[in-house]
Amino acid sequence: MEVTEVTFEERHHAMEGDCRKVSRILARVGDKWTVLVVMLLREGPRRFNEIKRMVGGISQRMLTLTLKGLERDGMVKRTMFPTIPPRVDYELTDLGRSLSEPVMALGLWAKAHLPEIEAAQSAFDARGKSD
Amino acid sequence: MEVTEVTFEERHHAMEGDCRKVSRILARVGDKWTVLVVMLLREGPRRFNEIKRMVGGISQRMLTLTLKGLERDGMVKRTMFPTIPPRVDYELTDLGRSLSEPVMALGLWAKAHLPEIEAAQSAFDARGKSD
DNA sequence: CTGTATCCTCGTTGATACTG
DNA sequence: CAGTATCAACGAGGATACAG
Repeated sequence: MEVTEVTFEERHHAMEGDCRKVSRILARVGDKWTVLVVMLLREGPRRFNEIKRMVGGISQRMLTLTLKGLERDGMVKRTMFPTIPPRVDYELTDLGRSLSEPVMALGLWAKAHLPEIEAAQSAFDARGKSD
Repeated sequence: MEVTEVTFEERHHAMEGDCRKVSRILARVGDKWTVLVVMLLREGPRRFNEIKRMVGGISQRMLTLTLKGLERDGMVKRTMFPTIPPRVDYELTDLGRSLSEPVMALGLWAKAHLPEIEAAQSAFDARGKSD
């Protein structure tokens, strides 16, 4: 063949389909509550209001949506006990636990580099003011 | 209160300060364009419109905001050449390259588990319809 | 207790036009 | 080329009330 060199554009184009999908997953990881809930559930199964209290600041609506999203993605298993009053347990699936590993790694990175980042932000903001 | 046992709530409360900050960083990772730009810049320095073309679908405004955010966080270094027409290069800093590692890991996880996730979604959606 | 339904607000995004 | 400014549209998220 003529051109054996693979350019970035070509490789990027080849990955584009996956990239979009991967981006969607990353978006879920980045949303306001999902990670907090997943990290919480690493400790073990929890009930709805238990999670709500532990997260703190999340509305009923948002917790419902977050959990439903996680359940749909196969990250969380929902178990309902038809008692009065009703009781629902949420727990991580194997997939969810598996996800929590790289997420944890990212979290640890963020925590470790927090000082660097905040320093960079301060420097940037200070530079902006003096200009 | 009387109880001396250290509950999850208390441990969680102790970490809350960091958690919020870490969440903010995770949110940046999860936003629509940041990851794509960072992954692109792993290849080397790029110019503004070069990035714009390669990402594809991003507006001028959003690219500006994304790059400025990354610069503020110390992930990206901006170099301006005062030529006519002006030329600006963006490249990852060591911090940015460092970030790209756990992000890459997460991306690979997402890619590897895409089938599982999509299967879970289909199953969930199908179950919803039949009810 | 565990949700669902509704409304409303605010921030994010995108399109467009303009500047150095 | 590399942005900034402005405006319009949209969606995420919270508050509240209600249901099973």
